This record gives sequence, structure tokens and C-alpha cells, in this order.
Amino acid sequence: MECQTEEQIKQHAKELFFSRGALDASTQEIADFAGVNRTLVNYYFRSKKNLFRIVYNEAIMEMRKSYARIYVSDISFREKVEALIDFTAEFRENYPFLEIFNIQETGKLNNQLETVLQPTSMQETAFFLKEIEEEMQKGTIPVYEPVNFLINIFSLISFPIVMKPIFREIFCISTEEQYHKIYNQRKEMVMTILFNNVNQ
Amino acid sequence: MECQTEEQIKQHAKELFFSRGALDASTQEIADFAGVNRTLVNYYFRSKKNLFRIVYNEAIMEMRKSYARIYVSDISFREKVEALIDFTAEFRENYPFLEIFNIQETGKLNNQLETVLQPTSMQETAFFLKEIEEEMQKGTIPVYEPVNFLINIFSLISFPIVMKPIFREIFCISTEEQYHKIYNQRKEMVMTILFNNVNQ
DNA sequence: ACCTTTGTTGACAATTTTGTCAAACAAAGT
DNA sequence: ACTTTGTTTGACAAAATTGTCAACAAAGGT
Repeated sequence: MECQTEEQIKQHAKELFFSRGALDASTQEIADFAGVNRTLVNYYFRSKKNLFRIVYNEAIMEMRKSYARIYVSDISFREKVEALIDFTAEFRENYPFLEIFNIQETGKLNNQLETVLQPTSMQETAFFLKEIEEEMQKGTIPVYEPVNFLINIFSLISFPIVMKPIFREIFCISTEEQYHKIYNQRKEMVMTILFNNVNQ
Repeated sequence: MECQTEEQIKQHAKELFFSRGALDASTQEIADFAGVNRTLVNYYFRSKKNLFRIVYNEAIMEMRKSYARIYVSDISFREKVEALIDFTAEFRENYPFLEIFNIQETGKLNNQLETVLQPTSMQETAFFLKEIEEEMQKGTIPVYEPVNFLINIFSLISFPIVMKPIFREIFCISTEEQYHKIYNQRKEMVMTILFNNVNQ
């Protein structure tokens, strides 16, 4: 028995939640979207919350593993930053609602989601933060709290994707292509911001 | 009759939704939080959706008016940017979940929220965008698509607040104060990024 | 005092959503 | 052919949530 139904539900739930933003989808909607009987959602995952948890953990794990890999990979610092930018942009494009769900859940009191942050991912992050500090001492990049360097990358790359619909409205950007053109200009700009900005 | 109950419900709903992130709160929870009978929510606002709409519109209007005021105020460009940074930080601190709600709703098909973007706010935005362009020509700030200048401000200031719980987890920032310290360093840093970064 | 308007409440009905269960089904092994 | 195992289904019950309604209270004006 191949048990592809379980995978099918998971994949479709993932897309429904984190790509389309239907975080409040009912089990019926989830089942319909996956093309299966509603009862199967309960059969394979017991409850909706459980399905959430599993799918969410998988997505987060996937993401954090990728980051960890980049943090300790055997390339130059500048290349690492480029890789971080590319991966962040691509991942956010695929799952624009993942962090939104994350934020919402993290803030809640009945936070059912166990912390997925495996100690590995932490070590890699610490490693890269040390590398950032070294680059600051070398004078390659401006000096401030190392985490702020990472926060800058994530902010400058992620936020414009997450906020796309709102920015398009505020700035009257009618077509998707127009926004895409503006966004694409950013990757180079962000590199300039991160590196060229050594003051004094 | 002073009709303070209506205001009471609105204020508490606003806090519940946009400060605490309980976007999926039931009418019962809303009523409880406001300290009134549940039926009164329907009495004053007909339906929960309607309450959402009203409260949301008020918050957004308040925000956009403030931005518009800054955009056309009679201060130097640099001071405007400073004012934008301060206001954005403060407003996001108060309502960290406002945009999240916005994003979720905007993405949905049955988007009940009429566009609140009054033409006024648009004019002011356009005005400031032109000012940004002029500054680019003067050489005060690096040259790229003017909207990207604004997007940079919003991203660098808003995202770290919205993502606070996640960043604290990822970077192992145990105390609120620690994060606050790191965040406060950003305002100055962002100014440096926005202005000092004129390449060649 | 009376009437009207406004505000408030508890009870009710309708709808939605969830999870469970027993029965049906398919595929494989014996 | 028979059993076992895992999968799928429809029907059911329980719970939660929503909006409405009629009754009740408070206040103010006439």
C-alpha cells in the first residue's frame, strides 16, 4: 500500500495554508482541495490542529535546514549573503503566508506548536553570526549588532513579498509585472546596502 | 444616552484583533473582553464581519492620515524620513497585527473590505515620491526606483516588530529588554542606510 | 403620569464544523 | 475461497457559533 493519500492531503494543505493564505480553511475545504473524502483528514491526522502542526513543522524545518546549510557552506561571505537573499526571496514567493501563520500562532497563549528549532539550526546561526562579526572587524560591512545584519536581509527581502498586495494598492502598482520589475531591482540594491555602507 | 458601549466594544475589539492578534476571536470572546453582553455586538454592529470592517477601516484611516500628514509636512526631507521612522515604529508597536489581518483579508476572494484608500492619501504619497526623486537627483540618496526607498523604510522598521516573537526565538534573545536594545539601535542604522549609501 | 426612544438581556433557532463509528471496499497473503 | 490489513465512505452525534426576537429596563420629553 503506497499511502499516497496522506501525502496528498499534506501537500494540498500546505499549499492552501501557506501559499493561498486560507489559514482558517475548514476540514471540508481542505479535503475538497486535496480531492479526498473529509473523513480521511481525521483518519490520517486525528484532528485539524494536528494536521496544522505537522504541515507547519515540515515547512519550517525545510526552511531552517536550508538556512543552516547556507550559513555553514563553503563559500565566501559575500556569496553566502547572495545565497541567503535568493533563497529567502524564492521561499517567501512560494509560501508568503507561512510567517503570517507563524506570527499569529506564536503570539497566542494556547500555542500548541512545539518549538521546532532543533539545536543544530541554532549552532549554524551562531556560526554565521560570528562570521558577520569578523566581517565587521575587517571593515567589509558597517559595524552594529550582528543580528541586525541578518534582520536587515530578512526585512528587505521578505517584507516586500509578504506585503505585496498592500504595497501594490498603496503605490498604485496595477500590474503584477510592474511590481515584479520593482522587486527585482531590490536584490542588487540590498547587496549595495549591506556592503557599500561602511560609514567613515 | 451617551452610547459609550458602542465605543467600548470598538476599542476592545481593536485591541483584541490588532494588538493581541486574536483575529479569529468569536463574538463571545469579543463581548467578554469588552465586558458586555454578547447580543450587544450584534445590536450595534449587526454582524461580526461588519464590526471587523468598521474597526479595521478606522485603524487604517488613522494610520494613512498620519502618513499623509508627514508626507506633505513643512519640514526637511531628512526630518520627514525621521518622522516616518518614528511613526511607523510606534504605530507597529501598538498594532503589530494590523497588517497581518490586512494581508490575510486582501488575499481572500470574498474580500469584503472596501478600499479605504481615499484619493487624498494617494496624492500625498505621490507628492512625497516626487520629493524622493528630487533627492536622488540631488545626490542625497542613492538612485533607484523611488517606491523602493519607501519600501525600504517600511521593511527595515516594520518587519522586525511584526516578527519579534520569531526573531527572538531564532536568535535566542531571551528577554524583551534585550530585543528592545537591539531594535533601538536600528533607527540610527536605518537612517545611515538610507542616506549614507550613495554609491560612487 | 404616559409614551417614546434607546439600551440590555436571556432564550431560541439555524447553521457550521468537528470528530467518531460501523460498515463497505480493495488488495494482498494463506 | 478466506482472512487480514489498511483504506474509504456515509451517517451520526456533539459542540460551537451566529444572528434574531421578544421581553425587560432606563431615561427623557410631553
